[in-house]
Amino acid sequence: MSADTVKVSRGRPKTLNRDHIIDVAMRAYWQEGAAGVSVNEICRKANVSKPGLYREFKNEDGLMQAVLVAYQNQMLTPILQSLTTDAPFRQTLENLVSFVTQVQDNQAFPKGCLLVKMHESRMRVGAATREQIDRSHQQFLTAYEQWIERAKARGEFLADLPSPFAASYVDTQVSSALSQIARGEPHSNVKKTLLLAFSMLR
Amino acid sequence: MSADTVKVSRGRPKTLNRDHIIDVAMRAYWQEGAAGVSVNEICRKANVSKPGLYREFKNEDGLMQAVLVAYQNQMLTPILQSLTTDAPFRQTLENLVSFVTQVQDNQAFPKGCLLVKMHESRMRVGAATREQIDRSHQQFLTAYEQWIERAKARGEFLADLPSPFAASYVDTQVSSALSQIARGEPHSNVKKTLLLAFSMLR
DNA sequence: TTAAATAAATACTGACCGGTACTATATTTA
DNA sequence: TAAATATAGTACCGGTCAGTATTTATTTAA
Repeated sequence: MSADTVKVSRGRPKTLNRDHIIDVAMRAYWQEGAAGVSVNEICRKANVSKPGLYREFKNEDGLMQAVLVAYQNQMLTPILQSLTTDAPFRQTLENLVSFVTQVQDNQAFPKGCLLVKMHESRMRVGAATREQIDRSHQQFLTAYEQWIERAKARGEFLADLPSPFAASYVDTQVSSALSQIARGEPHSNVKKTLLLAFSMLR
Repeated sequence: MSADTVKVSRGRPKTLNRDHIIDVAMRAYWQEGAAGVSVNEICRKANVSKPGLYREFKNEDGLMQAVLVAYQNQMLTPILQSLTTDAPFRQTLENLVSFVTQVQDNQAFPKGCLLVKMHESRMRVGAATREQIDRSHQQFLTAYEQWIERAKARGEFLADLPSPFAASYVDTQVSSALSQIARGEPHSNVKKTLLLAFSMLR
């Protein structure tokens, strides 16, 4: 297998740091919203020339998509996995609530969720980015639904709701909470709101 | 009284139609989001010169604020008033849900709510606009709270929730629903979500 | 040593942005 | 009729945008 192409490439060696650019762009989009950040700004912040960035990502849409894929891998996959455990339903639900309302205490990350912000501005991004948004969103809906299905099978979810609708409801509430947090509302209030909105799910 | 200043103004008579500009701008902001519409576009759509618009509204911030004031008067005041009736709590609540999920069937208006959209992009508008957003939002919180207080006094609201928090919860759910509608989600789904979120308020 | 290949960055394009200097036009008052 | 006053709109300002043509630098292969 050619798993290791042992660096027999011709031409001038690449010095552009793709991961660094993605990291810089992710923080900028996450903080300011995708629509509020220009390619020029990202080039300045990442200390990379504009043609360099365009060579690597093709265009702004390609950069946004790459950022979203990285965000999915770095930030979302762990949450999706936490929905596949067989812990009691209410415990996983409380973990979800705590996660949503506590992640932002970590000053290392911007407030809120990049995916939620991008989903809100779905109509103002390029096609590739929009498709990536929809893929990531669909993964959450599916994960919520399977999680609820398993809880029903264990008799821990008695509310008379179709699983797809219950999943959509959870998604709506979590997204709304993450929007509030991004807007700077107090965590305690957001948490109380989420707990009330989930109070009938048992 | 000088209620009719009988047009004794000097200088060239004004032909600029302030209300028309506000109307055009309102539809544009409402449809595309305030951040997605330029002053240039509004001038073109309203068929007004740019210096004319700037003379009337001072700057972009002034135009947005004027639009929001007009939106409040035309679209929001009726809803606020419907919260001051002494109809049964659940009936007013159902009216609210129906209003949120049906207004957009009217093809005469863009989907969703201009105030909700502007509140979401609160950090990307000028100071005057932001203050107007906050004023309008506060009016809703106060109206919800007094509505709930009156329902409690009549024994129609038994849930053990402080009125300010219950008001905030209603506001959050209504705003979330209007965001979903603006994004094009099916009304039936949004309505079911709202009804479930409000199911414990009685 | 030279040609081919690859990547680097400077400096540009045309479009659009928010905002305004300036001048032309229409009215009232003296 | 002339001055004063107020509004109209053209044509511009400096700046930023997404994207690229072009040239220079660095490597491998012949």
